[in-house]
Amino acid sequence: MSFYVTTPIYYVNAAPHLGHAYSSIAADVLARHMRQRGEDVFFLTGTDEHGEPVALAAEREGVTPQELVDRNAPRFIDLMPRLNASNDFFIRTSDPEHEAKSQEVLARIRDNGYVYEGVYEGWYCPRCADFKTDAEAGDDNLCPIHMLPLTREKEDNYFFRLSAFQDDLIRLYDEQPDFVMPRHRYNEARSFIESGLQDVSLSRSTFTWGVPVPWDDRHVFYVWFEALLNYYTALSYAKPGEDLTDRFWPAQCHVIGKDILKFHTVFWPAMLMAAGLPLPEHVFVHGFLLIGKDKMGKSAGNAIDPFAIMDQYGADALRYYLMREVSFGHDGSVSMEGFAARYESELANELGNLASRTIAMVHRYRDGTVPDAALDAELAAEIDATAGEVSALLDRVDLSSALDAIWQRVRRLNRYVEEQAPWTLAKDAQRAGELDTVLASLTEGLRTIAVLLHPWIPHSAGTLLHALGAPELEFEGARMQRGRLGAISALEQLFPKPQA
RNA sequence: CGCGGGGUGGAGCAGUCUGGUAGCUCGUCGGGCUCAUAACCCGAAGGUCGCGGGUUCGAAUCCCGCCCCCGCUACCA
Repeated sequence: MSFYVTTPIYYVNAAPHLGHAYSSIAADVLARHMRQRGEDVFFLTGTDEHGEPVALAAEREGVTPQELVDRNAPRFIDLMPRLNASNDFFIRTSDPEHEAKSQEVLARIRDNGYVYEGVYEGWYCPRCADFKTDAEAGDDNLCPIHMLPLTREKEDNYFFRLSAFQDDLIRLYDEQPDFVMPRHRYNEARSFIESGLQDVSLSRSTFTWGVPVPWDDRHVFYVWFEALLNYYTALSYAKPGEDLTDRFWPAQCHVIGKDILKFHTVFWPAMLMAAGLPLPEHVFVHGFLLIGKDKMGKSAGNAIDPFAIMDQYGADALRYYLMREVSFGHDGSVSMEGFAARYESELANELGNLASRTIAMVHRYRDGTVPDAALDAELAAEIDATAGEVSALLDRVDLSSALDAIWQRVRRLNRYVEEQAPWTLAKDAQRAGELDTVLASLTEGLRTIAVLLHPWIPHSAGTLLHALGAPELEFEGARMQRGRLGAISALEQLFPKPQA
């Protein structure tokens, strides 16, 4: 089975921040997990590079828009390996292939009768160089930003007949209740559709930084329509010499943030319907990371800097923290204090120390070789149940519950050590067999957990598996098996604590 | 105004769809252990699950009303 997962494409105007890291990490967890299960995975991310904000920023800086995006895109491209994200391709919407392919699809939408020429009329602020909604204009018709009088302006536009898809969208939501996840986002999107859809303008003629409208070169496409198509166009040229579209389209899962819900759950399926293309299976909408109670952003600054965390603690620590701290699909608060607490108590003390004590005992009591002994059946039953839970939860994109299910087993193994007290068994030669069972069960349990943790903390899981002499990541290997391990090597501290 | 979300022991959260002894982490208090990154484990205290009605043998969970907080209300990406 193929599994195609995407992140949003990130707008190049801003610098990469925690929110970008969050989306990318979540998608990467899914991609890595599905690869473990042997699925044919394609993981896409990229940058959104067109539109007026880029054009204006370039103008301010005295460079061309292309020069501006060429300068900024690498910051996002470089973010991925920093996060240890395993994307298979990085699309830039200024790629000529994307431009050509998106023109092709949009022309088909027009050929199918869903585009018409019209006039967009609205309140315009000359300072913003932008239209305002009626709500923004208010009763006094002042720009809410500049407090200047707005003028009534008209602009010739092409329109997309979004209103024609209201019934089809409702049918989609009826027939595919997990098209939008989680449920509360489904409700939100659905009620938006039910409240009535208006046609939307599809093109702009007041600036030129965009994909030209192929049937009218005075216009460029409104960015969103062309940008959404990235998920589809990328497949046609991501792999030189091979078109992956048939292999991976439609996508299984678009991971997005709640700020772009409407575009992905309403505009996007309508566009695909208009173009006669199959629809993605799921759009998963995650929440916002909050700094304290405030929305993350300019005012709050980067109170939690993903780059600083990765510099000091590594990408795994950031990945783990973000996936662990915030229930996936909801908003949640993050902070340096919270990060430090989880890093120390969970990564260092619970997991890191579990690995240390386990491996140390094998060296101390059995010269570094895991005994080929029967496994503790009760423990094995508990550990072996994890893989099924994890895959079922990840099928529902419940990243938080899946990680929690694994973490319960980390704690279970620490409890097992206390229950069995191998240091007591070691003092009694009569009980050597029991000690063999305990050590074999512990190391094999640890290996299983490491395989399961790979999507979240790929680097650390790999380090641990190598120390155990069993680097295989296959999901089928995520159950305990006698005699799998032999000689094991020493283990560096997986999660060293910072100097006090 | 409309729509969506939230209100659960000191803090942060899960559980609400598919009613059935209120759960997790942190913190506090007490105890155990010594393999380990001064790590680990056990126990205890602490909640009328926002408020008021209703349905039910039984409601955090379903229904109605109300209060408070947040977001969205469409062409900025």
